[in-house]
Amino acid sequence: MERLLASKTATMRDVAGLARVSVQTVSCVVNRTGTISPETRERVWNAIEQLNYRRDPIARSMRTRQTRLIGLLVLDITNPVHSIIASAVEACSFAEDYKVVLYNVGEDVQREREYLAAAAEGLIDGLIIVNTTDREDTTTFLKNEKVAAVLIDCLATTTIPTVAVDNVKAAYLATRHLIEQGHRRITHISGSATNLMAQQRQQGYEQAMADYGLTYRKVLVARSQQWHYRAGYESMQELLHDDGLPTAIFAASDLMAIGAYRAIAEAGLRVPDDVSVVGFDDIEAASYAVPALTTIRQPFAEIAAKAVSLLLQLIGGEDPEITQILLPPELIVRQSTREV
Amino acid sequence: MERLLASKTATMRDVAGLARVSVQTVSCVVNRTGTISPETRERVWNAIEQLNYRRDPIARSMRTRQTRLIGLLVLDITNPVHSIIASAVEACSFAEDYKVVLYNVGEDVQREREYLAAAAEGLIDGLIIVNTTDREDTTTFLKNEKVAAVLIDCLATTTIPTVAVDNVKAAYLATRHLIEQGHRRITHISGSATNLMAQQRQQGYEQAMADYGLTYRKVLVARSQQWHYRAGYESMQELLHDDGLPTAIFAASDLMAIGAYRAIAEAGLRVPDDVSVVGFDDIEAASYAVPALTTIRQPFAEIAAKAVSLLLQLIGGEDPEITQILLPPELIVRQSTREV
DNA sequence: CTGAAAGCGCTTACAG
DNA sequence: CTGAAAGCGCTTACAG
Repeated sequence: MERLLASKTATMRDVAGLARVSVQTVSCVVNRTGTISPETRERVWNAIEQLNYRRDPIARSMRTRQTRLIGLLVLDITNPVHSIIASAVEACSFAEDYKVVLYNVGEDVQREREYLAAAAEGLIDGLIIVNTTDREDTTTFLKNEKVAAVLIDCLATTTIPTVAVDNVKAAYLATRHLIEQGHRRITHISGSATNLMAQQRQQGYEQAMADYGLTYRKVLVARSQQWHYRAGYESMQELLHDDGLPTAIFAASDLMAIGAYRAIAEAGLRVPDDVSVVGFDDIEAASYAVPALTTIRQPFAEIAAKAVSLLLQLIGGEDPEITQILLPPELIVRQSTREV
Repeated sequence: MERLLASKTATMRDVAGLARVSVQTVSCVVNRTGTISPETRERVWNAIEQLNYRRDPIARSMRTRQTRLIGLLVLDITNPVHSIIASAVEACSFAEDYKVVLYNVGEDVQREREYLAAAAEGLIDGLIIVNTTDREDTTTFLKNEKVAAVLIDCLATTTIPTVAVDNVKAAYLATRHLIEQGHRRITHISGSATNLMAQQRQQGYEQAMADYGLTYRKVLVARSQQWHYRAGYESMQELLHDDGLPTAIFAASDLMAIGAYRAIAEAGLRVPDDVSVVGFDDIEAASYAVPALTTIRQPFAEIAAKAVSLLLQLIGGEDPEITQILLPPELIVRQSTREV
């Protein structure tokens, strides 16, 4: 207690006292509002420097009723896709003088609930949700509690603004690429049974197969560790134990594609000689894999930028016109696919 | 403005009014402090539910002078090492009812400065710094501003608590493993010229070489993208253009090792047949690489747990006895190294 | 077991 | 161009 008092930092009052002005003059100087004469301003800045004064953000928030804090609720920050988005969201927020509080859900659904509740308390001005389990009650909760929120890679809902890559089209591009290379037996390794992104990617795959008159369909669904190496590895192993190995794999994430690489190598087979592989995301690992992975590029920076911009509009009380943003994917052809 | 007023949420006063008690009774009920009769408590809880009241964390912080917010200043959240640490720090903090605000520096040193200043403002109760550029002035600043801080993978300083793996020992283990397999010409690919972690790893390499009477020394230093794929890739390319290719590589990060894999493959060579490779970190990518990467395992969960625990002690005004924590590394032997 | 009062450090109308 | 006052929503002694 004594220690705390001893290390007590200067307040606006202290500055005002030293500069011989009122606190609101100090406030005006600090916030560059109002009209303060150059001499007074000078005196105030000197006092600020002398006392090493810093404006207390909590007191400020208390008064302004905004914290300039954005919540970022991600499924799993150790997933490169999410950390790239987190990095981009953080950069955009920083540019707008907002800070990011990180809510990492992990595989623990309870955590999501608690964080959602915390978000409603008012610590944050708004929330960006990335690819967490999409449940209707989440969106209902956000609506009821009136928390400004934007969804990235989540449940499509018309009540809450959403940003994502066009997953159906992306998966279509990936599958078509394989078909055009002459592949007929193409298996899809899906990221999750319940995740909407996964469902849309599967849909794109099936649509492409149908459009080209291919009746073969095989979809393996990860049982553990959504989108991760292990999911791709295990699915591929399963496939290898089957009789008829496909000539190509379309994995719903780069991580899963690389997991599949490993299972393929362990079986003594080679990519793309024995089986072609296409991934999804175009994270850095894709271009450094051997062979370099053909994949779908997601415009992460743009996704994050749109989400932040949308959220800031919401926070500002605006009603954004376009709230369902679908960004175009891009097929990146590398060395993991070949003509058959 | 009208809208905001209309959506105004309930305060303690409202609850007190409805429950016909004073605000401090509500406060006691909400915080489970003091002694409140069961009937009163019941009445208060009912009112809380009815009004959907949530305690305002800002007002609370204003009064208690603590925010229960921890700052996490990382060099680069897209680096798996950092995202793993971030994930673990977040989990530990969550368990202690602290939330994490993410400060991502990137390659922009200016960002670090601004975030450091923000940390001193009092938004956060304490700061964990992960592997940012180690400069004396940072520690001086933290000391002067009296911000509770713990360093992970940073500058060793006696003034601020530090947690890291024993890098010298770890690098020694990695190098010795190669030496014991008969390698004599072992090149080290370093993560950075200025980063202390990188320096210590280099030191461990050199020490092992010296201890075994090997005079060969070759250290390549990444010029861009600290610790990343590209750094390892470029260094390895450089090496391949040289005359005498070493028989083994010790890379200071798994990402760089995998980057080296790619350069090796592009040169038509194979791991470990033509060159053995050891990494550092044991991120998931290491075990899924082909061939699976021999590496040094860092105890990430423990590192994060110790850091959070240390920080919480600091925040609580305690003076932790042991402030320089060095955790033991573990050599994980996989398929990327072979006897020669 | 419960209430009245002060105050955390700011900002925001408003007055002069 | 500058100051006096109210108040944001809590918690913390203190009184009863």
